[in-house]
Amino acid sequence: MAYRQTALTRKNAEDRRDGLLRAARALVATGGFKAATVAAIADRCQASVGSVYSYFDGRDRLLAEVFRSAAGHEVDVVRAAVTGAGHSAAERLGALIDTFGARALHGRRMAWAMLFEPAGPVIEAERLDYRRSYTAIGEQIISLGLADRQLVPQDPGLASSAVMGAVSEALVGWLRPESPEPSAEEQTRVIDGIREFCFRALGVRAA
Amino acid sequence: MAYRQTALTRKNAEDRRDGLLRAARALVATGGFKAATVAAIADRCQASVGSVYSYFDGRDRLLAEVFRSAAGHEVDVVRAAVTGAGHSAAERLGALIDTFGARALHGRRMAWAMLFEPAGPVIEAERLDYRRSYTAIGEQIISLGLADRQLVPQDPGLASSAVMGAVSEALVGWLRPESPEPSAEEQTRVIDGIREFCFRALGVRAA
DNA sequence: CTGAGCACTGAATCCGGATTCAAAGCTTTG
DNA sequence: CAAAGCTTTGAATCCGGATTCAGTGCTCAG
Repeated sequence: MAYRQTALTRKNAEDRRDGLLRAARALVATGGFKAATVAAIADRCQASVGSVYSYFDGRDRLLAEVFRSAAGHEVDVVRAAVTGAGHSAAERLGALIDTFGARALHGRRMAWAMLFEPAGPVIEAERLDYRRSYTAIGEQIISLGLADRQLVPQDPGLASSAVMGAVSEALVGWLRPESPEPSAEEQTRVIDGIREFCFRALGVRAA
Repeated sequence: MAYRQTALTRKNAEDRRDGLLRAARALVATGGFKAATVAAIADRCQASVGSVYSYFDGRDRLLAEVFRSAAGHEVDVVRAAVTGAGHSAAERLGALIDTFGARALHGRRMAWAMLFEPAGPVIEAERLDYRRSYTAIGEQIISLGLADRQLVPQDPGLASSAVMGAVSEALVGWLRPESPEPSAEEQTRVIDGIREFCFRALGVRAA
């Protein structure tokens, strides 16, 4: 079952690699990086521990790839939401916060893993990039908003970091694995609250 | 040199325990929790690895104690600053942010370890408490400020978390071990920026 | 002076994974 | 059908610390 003609072998190899990535991703989404041991990943594909190493340069690389692709996707979605959200700084920042917040609250465990779970240096480096992507989006929105005085004068870099921090910290209580799933009302209350907090902080004119 | 009369033995034991705590603390302040291995801690006291275990229930407990005492002290200092800072919400919040920020930027490595360094579950639990202490202080200030309309209506718990997040995230860039020491001007610029951000967010009336 | 009682010592051991690699399974080619 | 060339396998090995504990040193009461 595992071996086809050589013509198909390449495809097969890609499938297998992909399967490992998906397995790892599923494990992370379920139990965080901690749960994605090489053995667990292999198991989930009916593969052997050793074979993992013929597709990846070790666990860290594999998980980094999982992180990267998940992060890339998240950032893309948020960026799309921002782009499709009208031209005022308020609309764009609102889209950023709402989209980010709502998605985090839906894939709670995954979001927690990506944003907060203690992990080794390799993941930590990916995480830094990931957070920076959001900060960069925010910074751009703020800079533009500053240009035509939609916002109160301020350092856009600092403000964007602070926004990201405010959003993360307000969410983390709900994302922690041991905390209970928030009800729909709670979710909107939190996100609305954060949005308003950030709008005030940035001095968004008009509502 | 290590053994006195029994009358003094108790004191001696306390000294030794204390020495280990101090050694651990120094190591954390220098290289983070990661650097505070049992061997390193013991070394620094001319003690043996084994002896550590006659004073503590294992590394985690020892480090948790280090964390707790450092955290307790930090929180005390901040609380004192807040208390001694006049009665307006603005003054108090300003004191909270300034004190916390300035202290973090001075003991950068220690602050980073306590606020951000990835670590095991025991430290993580302590950290949660630590952060909550600050959030509680902030929440109290905000609640009071809300009562006599010094602040815009908002959920004080959420707002306080968001403030803590904004402050942390704005600082973390400067706290990371690999980032360079910020100049005095940079320090005040960051802290001033954060304070203003938070004041706006909370809707502090008057400046 | 002696041995009972503590505290100290650090080499040996344990632990939880990650990583390796010789052996074994398929497939294709000649 | 046999050999060559791949992938796969998973038990053995490695790794970085934490933890243990039999042996040793010191003090003091008797």
